[in-house]
Amino acid sequence: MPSVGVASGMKLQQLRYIWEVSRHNLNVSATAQSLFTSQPGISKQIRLLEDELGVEIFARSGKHLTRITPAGQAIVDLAGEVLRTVDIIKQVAQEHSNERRGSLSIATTHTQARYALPPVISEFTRKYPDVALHMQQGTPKQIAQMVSEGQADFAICTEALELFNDLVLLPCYRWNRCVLVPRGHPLTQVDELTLEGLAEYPLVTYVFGFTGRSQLDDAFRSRGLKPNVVLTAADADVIKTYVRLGLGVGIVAHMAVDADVDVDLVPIDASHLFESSTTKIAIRRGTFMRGYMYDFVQRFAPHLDRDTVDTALAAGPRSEHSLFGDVELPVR
Amino acid sequence: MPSVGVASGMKLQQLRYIWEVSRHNLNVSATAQSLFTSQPGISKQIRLLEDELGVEIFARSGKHLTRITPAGQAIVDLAGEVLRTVDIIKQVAQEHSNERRGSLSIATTHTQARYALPPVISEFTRKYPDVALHMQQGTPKQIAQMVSEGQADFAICTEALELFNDLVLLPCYRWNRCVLVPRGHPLTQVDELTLEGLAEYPLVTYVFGFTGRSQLDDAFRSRGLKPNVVLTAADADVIKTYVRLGLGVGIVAHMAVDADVDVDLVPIDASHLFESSTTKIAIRRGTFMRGYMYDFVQRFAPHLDRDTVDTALAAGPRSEHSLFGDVELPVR
DNA sequence: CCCCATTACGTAGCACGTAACAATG
DNA sequence: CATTGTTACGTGCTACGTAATGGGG
Repeated sequence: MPSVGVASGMKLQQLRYIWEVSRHNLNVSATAQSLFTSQPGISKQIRLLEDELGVEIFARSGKHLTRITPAGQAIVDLAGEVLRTVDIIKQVAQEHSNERRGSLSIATTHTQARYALPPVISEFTRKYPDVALHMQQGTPKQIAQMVSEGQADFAICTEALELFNDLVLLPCYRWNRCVLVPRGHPLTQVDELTLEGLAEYPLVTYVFGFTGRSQLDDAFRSRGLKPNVVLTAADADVIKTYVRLGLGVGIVAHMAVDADVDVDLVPIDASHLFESSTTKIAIRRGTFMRGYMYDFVQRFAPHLDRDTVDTALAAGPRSEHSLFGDVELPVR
Repeated sequence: MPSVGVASGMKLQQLRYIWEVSRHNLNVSATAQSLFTSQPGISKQIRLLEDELGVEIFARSGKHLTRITPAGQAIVDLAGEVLRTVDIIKQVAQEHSNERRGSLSIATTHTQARYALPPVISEFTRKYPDVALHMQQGTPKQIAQMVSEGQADFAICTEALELFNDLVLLPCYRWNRCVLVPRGHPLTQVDELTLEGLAEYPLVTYVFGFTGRSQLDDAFRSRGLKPNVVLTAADADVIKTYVRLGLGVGIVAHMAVDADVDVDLVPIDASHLFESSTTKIAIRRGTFMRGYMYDFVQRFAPHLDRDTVDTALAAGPRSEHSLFGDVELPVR
């Protein structure tokens, strides 16, 4: 019998404890530290919960937690769901008490943080001085996982977001690549840049998994070319540094070129050589969107108005193509 | 910033309190009684929760709770979600600790309880002696609402289930109607029963909203006939009683005729006169299905095996037609 | 032998109940 | 004036922290 109305000794803390312990590789001591509480306290509460439920959540060998039982796994997952919902309650409350106060956590890559986000962030913080803005940098996979686990609100990048199917993907803009060489380099004399021409020089570009690197490899491979990549970096600033040193020809995102600063380098458009990439914002399905979050998204990608975002968040997994298939994305 | 990891003073009790108070028409005293606790305790906990969240959940005029604030409504809904998830945790735990112990609450109508369910219930309780079986009788609307609100696991009936879109509908069997007259009645001499012939007699049948009454009305109306319904009842037993008294001709579900008991009545098949009706089991989306629940469903409707039920539960709203459109339902 | 989980125990905080109070219809 | 929510206050329970204990790798 469903019995939502009957009292229960279960505590939210207990659910939090098992959830955190499972996140900390079943290490209760580490969990206690991270929660600023005592280790026996957690141990005891877990015991009490297991007693009440009549099921072992963690399997113990002697004095160590060795693994999560099947029942435990299901329970931990449900506990996570409870905690997320509790979190949403807090968000909803804050939105209604003060819609301009709160926090926003963005996980993103160097490229976005350095070249795409600054103007948006700048406007945003001016409009919402009471929203605490957190930015975390990482690899595409890392930041996608952060959002998937609820450690950040938005993931903003180009790759790896498809790997997590609890994320909703909002396409923001397309961008192309650009070859970067020192002044006087032979490529500055060429009439039309070709992949074959490029392949003759040592190249400096992004590490695999970053900033559309895969499209780059695809282009060369489809022409049967083996590019001579002598150095890979995670961000354009490092790439530029080595291009300046004459180590090779740089291939970077168009937006990473700053005409004011990079006066000693010559950018050569390479849009026709490589597939364009699409930068997206990823949000965990089920996230409660604060008003300022909608605002942020639209400042970053004007076509993503509130209704569009809501529709995407409400839709099932793997439907972004049908939702955005006919949208003309801005190109940067 | 999402912060599932940060401690919170919020208590499950507080969520339960606001949820129950909203269910009890904002009457805190009544809520306290139903929860076997004190009224000031609830009052205080609600206050504490509102303080912590920084939002009024209930609007007060003087010393009365008058309505739920918009924020409050959202929070109460989320609280309900939390409580349901907590409930699922308990169910999962019990399933893993003892898969043959638990409870099953069925809400149904007289017709099902009296004629369709007994053999299933009988087998079921023999196989699962440690499952506490609860049966609640009500109108189709009432029982649908019970399941929708989580007060029962299954709703079993023919009508009104479509009104709640958080319910998953599992078609179980189709059934037809039957005319019931006392021995010697003129209709027993008729070669072929027609709607026109029926319309000449006073009729005794189900109340509107019960047991496929609407199909019955539709049939007459589509032929431009105005049946003379002299008495309506919620169940076949009452109908039979008045047929015996000579008050009129009964129209009941086929399965409601018991050849052993109703020896003084003559059943005349009326399958060709009325659209057949379909009896369904309704389950709230998101319910955790215990093993014995699957078993019960399949005993009632053999074509509903575990996989079929899981698929239906996982599918989105309003997809039952696509799921079951090609299934040949048994006819009773 | 270090690390880690459990047991034992004392304490501070808090949830809950009783009783008195205030406001509403 | 009856009903209902809030304030005041006392108490029993319990969650948590400190310290001691015991297994494992």
